[in-house]
Amino acid sequence: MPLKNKKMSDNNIRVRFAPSPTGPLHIGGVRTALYNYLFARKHGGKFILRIEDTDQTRFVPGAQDYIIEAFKWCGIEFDEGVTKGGDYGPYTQSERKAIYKQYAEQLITSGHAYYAFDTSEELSVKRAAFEAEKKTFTYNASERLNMGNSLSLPKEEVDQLLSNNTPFVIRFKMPDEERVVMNDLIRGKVEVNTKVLDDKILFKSDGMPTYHLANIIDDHLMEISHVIRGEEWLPSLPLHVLLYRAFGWEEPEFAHLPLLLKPDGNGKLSKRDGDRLGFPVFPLQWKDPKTGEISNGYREEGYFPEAFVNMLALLGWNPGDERELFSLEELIEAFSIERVNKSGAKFDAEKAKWFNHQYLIKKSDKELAEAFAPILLKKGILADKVFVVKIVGLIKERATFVADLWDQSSFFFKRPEDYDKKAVKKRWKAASYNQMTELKEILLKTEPFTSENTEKAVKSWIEENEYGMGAVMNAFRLLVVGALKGPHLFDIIALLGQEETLERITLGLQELGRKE
RNA sequence: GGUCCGUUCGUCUAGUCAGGUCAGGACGCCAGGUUUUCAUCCUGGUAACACGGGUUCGAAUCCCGUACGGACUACCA
Repeated sequence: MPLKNKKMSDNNIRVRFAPSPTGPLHIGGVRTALYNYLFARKHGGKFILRIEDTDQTRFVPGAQDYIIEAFKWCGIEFDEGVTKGGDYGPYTQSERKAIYKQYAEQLITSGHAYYAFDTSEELSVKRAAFEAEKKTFTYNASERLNMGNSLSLPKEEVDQLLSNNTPFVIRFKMPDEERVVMNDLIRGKVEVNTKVLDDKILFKSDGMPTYHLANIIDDHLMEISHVIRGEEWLPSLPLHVLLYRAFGWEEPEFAHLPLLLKPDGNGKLSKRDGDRLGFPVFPLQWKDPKTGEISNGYREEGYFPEAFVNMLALLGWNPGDERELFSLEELIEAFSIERVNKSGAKFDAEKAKWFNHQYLIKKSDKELAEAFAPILLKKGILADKVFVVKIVGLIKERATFVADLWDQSSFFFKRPEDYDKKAVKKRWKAASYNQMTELKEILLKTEPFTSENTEKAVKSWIEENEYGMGAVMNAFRLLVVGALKGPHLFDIIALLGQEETLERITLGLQELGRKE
């Protein structure tokens, strides 16, 4: 088992989710956060939210609030972080700016990093030149001496450049040829030779650190024990490990999560896939502040947060037995990082709906009726609460979303405005008019007007007269519902009441008339 | 191109670490049943170890190779 590190056994489990506020959080990000959260809770540790906004050019207003609101909706709680506080703050990297500079300089002093003065333009010219010769330019031991930096330039010139306030970056001095052996909790041993790695920029000319530097420093300072993040970070792992070693810091455990893939074809799930295939890619609706473009969210689509979280948790992880329905508490109990899959998972919108259906039918009739109330109100329907609760109980098995409740129950609230044409053709026969007229008399005499009583009375009347059960019941349903659908008919009329049922039959008789 | 990661039914996956039941479950799909209708529900069915070598009495499982897929390859995270 890879999880034998002492950090697993003590109470110092600290994990973080560190998004950058560049837009809405997509469901892959939510899942990463969820796994971090489950891991922290499982081990009695802390879960931290840190905002990585070192790229000032990509800042999007509202993104941070969106992220926080999304987690609130999901029921994922942070112990420390932005808006929450804690002993390791500040939790926004732009507010930690001063911290990074000194560590970058420390690396220069220790010989693990150096100043570089190459401009972006010079760099792209260099890359283009290499490419023209079918070679790959790598800014590392092989080429760094041919570039403009404090390793290649005379000391006096470097000092001159620095005192002139010439823009510079700080680069990591990647060891020439060294095997770096790393461990990943999900994938096991990963090995790479530093000769294929480059001297990554740690500190940008705008005075901000890059992700690589900031994340190492913050994880160390915040005493993060386990870094659980997306697989897209795996190629950067050697750099990060080397950085810990350069600082002389103990490195955390790492776990790189498999990607969420698009449902059709291959590749990482993206915003576009949602638009294209018609399912949300984001937890909450998002309106782009620049373009005004709206992206759909699970919340707005009608998903229950419990269903959403459950569905997400099972995408890349499973408990090892055949359970599929988990509350957040049960997920915490069952979760283990070793049971996270290695390979990417294609998102399945159909299964997502199935999860929501499961949660919907599990909810009490009362709770569903309350969720249904605003929809009824919007339709201009004022209905008795008890009445709605009973209706919901009859139809909830047929619904995936709360909004479906209306399609399944509108006939309870409104008399048929028209009668399904196909149904009329199939079920409104020559005998129907007289039979329904007789039926009215039977129902008029049935007291009390319960489902059981009416069913008994109607069925024995049918038998006595040797009418066909199917013929009578379908015509009856047609008059009451307006179509051949819906739950047990006697349950429907019991809820509708005697008066309303008789009225609907009368109106239906008028409307459909005698055939022939 | 280079580096790294991955590969079991259409999809999510169990089984792989400690080789040995007709490769199990769920979603979807199909069929049958129940029913006054539709939906649900119940029962059954469909369908997979990427390929090629090797090790072994025996390989989905261990080893090597190939193919395919993905991620990364910015003064973005």
